[in-house]
Formats: sequence, structure tokens, C-alpha cells
Amino acid sequence: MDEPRWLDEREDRAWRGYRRMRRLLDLELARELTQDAGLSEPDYDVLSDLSETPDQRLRLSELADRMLWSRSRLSHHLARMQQRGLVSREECPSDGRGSIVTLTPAGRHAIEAAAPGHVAAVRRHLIDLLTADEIEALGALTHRVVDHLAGHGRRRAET
Amino acid sequence: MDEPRWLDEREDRAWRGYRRMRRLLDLELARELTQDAGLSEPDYDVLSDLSETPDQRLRLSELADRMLWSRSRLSHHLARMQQRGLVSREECPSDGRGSIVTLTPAGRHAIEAAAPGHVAAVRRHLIDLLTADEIEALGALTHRVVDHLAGHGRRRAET
DNA sequence: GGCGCCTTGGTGACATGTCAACCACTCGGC
DNA sequence: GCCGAGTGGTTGACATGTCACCAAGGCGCC
Repeated sequence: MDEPRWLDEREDRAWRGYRRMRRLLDLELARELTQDAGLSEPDYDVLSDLSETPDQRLRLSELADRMLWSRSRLSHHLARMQQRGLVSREECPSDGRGSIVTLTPAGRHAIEAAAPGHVAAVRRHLIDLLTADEIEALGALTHRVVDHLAGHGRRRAET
Repeated sequence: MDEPRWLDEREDRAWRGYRRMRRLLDLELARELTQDAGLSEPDYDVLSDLSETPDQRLRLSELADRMLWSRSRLSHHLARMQQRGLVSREECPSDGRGSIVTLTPAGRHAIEAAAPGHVAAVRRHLIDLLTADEIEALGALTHRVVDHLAGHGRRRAET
């Protein structure tokens, strides 16, 4: 292998900054979320995705794909959330193998109570610190990377 | 509480893009790293931080602070890495409580073998997809957020 | 010197995520 | 109809991370 192209100073600054931000932002958002709403970030994501769908109900595999979670992870996590009364499972009428997650009233209440504070935290610690141009750039760049990786994953799966 | 300021379309796009990129990038980098070098990302980070210090040796608390890890996590993780012969612990001569992690020859070899491929992956899936302006913007924005959060954490710790 | 009090690192119990194996069901070809 | 391949979801064993607590050593003060 040739001498690798190491990151130059600016690239390194961006890469390290990204990783550090990632970690700190995650810690802080998770901390506020559990403190204010008694939810973990994964909990919030599940409830949020569910509450955004027309019927507050989704096939497990559909939800897993949206969240980029393994089916196994989702199954385990839903079991815990079901235990706490946030979601419930139903049989899928059109496919005997499948099941459907739905938001319980308690789950709906939990996400509605948590959302304003969480969005405010996202603003306070990220969005409101950026200029309009930076928000635009961040949107563009992340979507480009996501498309690249999604295509990459698809190609890898096909072989 | 007043009606919260929800994210507008551009902000939402940036926020969702960021989270999706985060997840996909992480999965892909971790996948390649274990496949090519038999290391997890945390392993790589530990080895990388160690190899960057003058003596390849650090106090545990110093390393934990740099990595933004809890001491407990670091302690557990080092136990596993020590098991595999990648690092070793020594007593700290100047402080009887402390201990010092050092890179073993095997650890040094592992990081040197892994680094070129990992950097190449970071380029392929992120850096090389961005324009110079975007790299600059990403560096600026992440560092601003990191400073904000670091200050925030410090203030919270002081009360 | 001796006494609280802080810091350092380690430990065990527990929460969470991953991986591989499994069962129940669907679907397409015959 | 039914057989074999594939899919959806669950499960258990294990890896990893978190949290609360502990033991030992330093540090300042009297």
C-alpha cells in the first residue's frame, strides 16, 4: 500500500471537531431528556417516529428500517417500552408473521410532554449556535454523505 | 410554557441529516475497522490517543478526560484490551493511587496497521465528499458547539 | 502527627446492543 | 395441495456502557 493520504490540518480539525461534538451533544441531550422527561434518546426516537405516522402504528420491520436499527434491537427495546406502558403490540391482520407497534395513550402523553423541551435543547445546544449558511451547509453535506453511504450499503448487500 | 419554536424546514433537514449521517457513518466505519483490523472504534480511539502522546503512556484520568469517557468505562475497557495484550498498566511513581496505561508492542503494531485503512475510510465516506468550504464550515461549527457545551458542562459542575 | 475530605481507580449489578440461531408464516413453482 | 426458499420477529448468550459504591492514597489544617 502506498503512503496513505493523512488528513491535513483543516480536515483533521473538522474530523476531530465532529467526533467531539457528537459525543458532547449526545451526552447533554440525553442528560436533559432523562432528567426532564424520564426518557432515553432511543425511547424518544421510537415515540417520535411513531407519533409522526398517520395512525400511530407501524410494522416492526418498517420502524426498524426507518430508525436504522436491527430487528433484534427493536424487539428488545419495544419489550422494555411495553413493560413501561409506552407502546403496545398487535397482530398484523394481513400477514400472520408480522406484528404492529402502536402508541398507547401514555406513550402519546410522554412524547407530547417531552418534545418541546427536547426541541428547545436541540436549539440551545446546536441549531441556534449556527448561522443560516451553516445550517444550509450542514443539511447539504449530511444528506450527501447519507446518500453515499446508503448507496454503498445497498451495493454491498447485493453481492 | 409558551408554544415552542419548532424547527423550520431547513433546520429540520440539517438535524435529521446529522443524526442519520452519524448513525450510518458510525456503522460503516466500525464495520470496516473490525473487518480489516480486528478493532472496535473505542479500541482504535484508545490506541490512537496513546500513540499520539510523547511516551505512549498516560494516567488513566488524563486519558479518560481526553476521550470524554467515565473512569469506570475506561477501567473496564482497558481490562479487556489488556487481556488481549494491546495495553498494559503500571503503577504511577508520583502518586500511589494512580496508574498509567502504556502501549505494548502489540498495541503499537495494531494501531500502525489499522491507521492507514481507517483514515482512508474516513476520507472515502466523509472528507472526500465535502468541498473545501464545507470542511472549513464543519470545523468552525463543530468547534463552536464543543466550546459552548464544554462551558456549559463546566458551569453545571460548579454549582 | 493525626484528622477529615477529596481524588483516583476498581468493582459488581444492572441496562443496553449485537450476533446467531430459531420458529412461524408467506410465497412461488410444481 | 405442497414443498422449499425466503421473511418477520423473537430469543438467549454474550459484549459493552452506566451507575453507585468502595478502598487506598494524597492534601490541607489543626
